[in-house]
Amino acid sequence: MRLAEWYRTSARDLPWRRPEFHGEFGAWGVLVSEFMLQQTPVTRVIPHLEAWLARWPTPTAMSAATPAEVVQQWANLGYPRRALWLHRAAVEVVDRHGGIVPREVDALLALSGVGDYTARAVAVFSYGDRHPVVDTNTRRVLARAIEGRSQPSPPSRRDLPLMASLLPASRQDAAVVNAAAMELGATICTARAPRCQDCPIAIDCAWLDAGRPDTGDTRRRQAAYEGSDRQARGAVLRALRGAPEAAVPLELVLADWPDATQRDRAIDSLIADGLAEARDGLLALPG
DNA sequence: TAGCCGTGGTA
DNA sequence: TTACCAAGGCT
Repeated sequence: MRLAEWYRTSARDLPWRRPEFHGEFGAWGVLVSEFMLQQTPVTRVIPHLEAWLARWPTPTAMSAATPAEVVQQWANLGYPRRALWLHRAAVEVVDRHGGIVPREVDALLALSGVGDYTARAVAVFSYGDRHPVVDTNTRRVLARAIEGRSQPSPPSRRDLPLMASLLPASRQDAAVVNAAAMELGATICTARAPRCQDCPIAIDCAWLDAGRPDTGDTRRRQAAYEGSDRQARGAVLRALRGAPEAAVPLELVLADWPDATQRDRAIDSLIADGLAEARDGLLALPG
């Protein structure tokens, strides 16, 4: 099919698509990359991924690290609880699977921080099995090409069966179609300015055929970041990461933050999440 | 289940 | 400048 052919000639050369990456890090490398790629752009992930795998090349190596070390190494990738979940998942892989990232979707889904997308991405892109992999790019491609909508609906239980119905029979071809749908959404069928003139499936696209109508947008909007608790939490963690011994006297944490109530709420919630801990009058990354 | 959770690039 | 957007998942 045209989509698969396009992928084979036009896909970006990304680290986790290289055979030597799979040879060196196996499913662990794919799992780490997928954690980092959750809501974080490819270009920001690549250098962090390489540093992470150089330090912790296996689940067993990762499982021996402390939470403070993983949060520090996560640096400014954002959503730092992903670092804790990845660490927890590594421990679970060691405890439950002998240090080998499992192949079965159900076993993958049982790991911390692994949901429908990440579980199937590992099973398909590392182990080569046949499952539908649906991310935000794929949902947008399907919404346009099949439903004729300008933007996808929020994630739905129907997404997986729909993608499954489009996969070719062979495992290898199915994996390529999964990857190609994501790649098309990431590079051609983008959210803002889709390049339909370069699209390999333009002739089959319901949305293009209808004249690219604006069908409205039912996606959930992201809450404002400026002035949010998220911003305060981010500022606290940045201060801890940058401090000697990753610890700051409690009364000096965000001492000049404009909203003291919000600052204290941020500190308390970070402690509750296991991303910080208070000891001896200090706030520190979790030991 | 709808809200919440970081960070930085882009238009 | 403000708002959108980015290989999601948890509660």
